[in-house]
Amino acid sequence: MKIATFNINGIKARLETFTSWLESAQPDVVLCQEIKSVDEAFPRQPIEDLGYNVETHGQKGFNGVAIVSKLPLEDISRGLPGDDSDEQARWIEATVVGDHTAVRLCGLYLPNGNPVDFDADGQPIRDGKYGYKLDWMDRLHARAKVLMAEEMPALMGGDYNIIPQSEDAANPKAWEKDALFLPTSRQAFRAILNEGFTEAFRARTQAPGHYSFWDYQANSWERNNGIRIDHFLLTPQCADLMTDCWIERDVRAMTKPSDHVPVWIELDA
DNA sequence: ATGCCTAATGGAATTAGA
Repeated sequence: MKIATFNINGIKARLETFTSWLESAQPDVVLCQEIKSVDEAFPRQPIEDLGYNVETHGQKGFNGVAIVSKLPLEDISRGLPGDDSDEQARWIEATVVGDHTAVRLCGLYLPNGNPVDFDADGQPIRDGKYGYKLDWMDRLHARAKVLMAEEMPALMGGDYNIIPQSEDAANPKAWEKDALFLPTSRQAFRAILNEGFTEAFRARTQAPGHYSFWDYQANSWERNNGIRIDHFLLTPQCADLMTDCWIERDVRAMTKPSDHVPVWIELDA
């Protein structure tokens, strides 16, 4: 079972890029982020015509997540638990059944968190957009603990907006005061990992220089000024099924590309 | 230090991304 996570940066602007990628790459499942569309406006038909089921959790203008799958999607759940007042569409779950076992799939678009305000001691202040990011990560942690306790194959994949280590940025110095790389952000990410999750890509290699995002600005792609912020976290039961994990770098060179590329895992499920 | 570029909204300039 080949599963990809892909921040597509607007499904309506990216439809041709996305469908041509689907046709050639043939993923079994795609966790999509930043669909930037309400559910009713999501262009389901051209994707369904390629043999995929579509489940969306959209909102107007920004954010929005979806799951696109050749396999039937069961027990759909929309929205990250823990705050009924949160109106941002950043979380969707579904179960797929493979040849051997069922896998619970969680697709997520973690808040960016910039800009960050700092106090007189240079410490980040937990308010505004950065406060929302950390609060959202606390809720993610809570959901992750429940998944872990269920002792089933499950994964959380998506745009985490977290640069886990210096090795995950071409120019880590430039990100020191950024919500994606602040120690408090990385600590919150590690706290989730430390529940017992496997970060799929780092289970394959410790090598630096592997990125999943290159800014549209300042010729970042041409200069390979990238960061690795799209991740898969696996429960132990899911990690046992993993046969491979890789980043499909070349997608960034397609016509009208997203600023992110797909990250893949293969499961013997 | 800031903007660079792109998408959505709404029908121009602003918000948001990272």
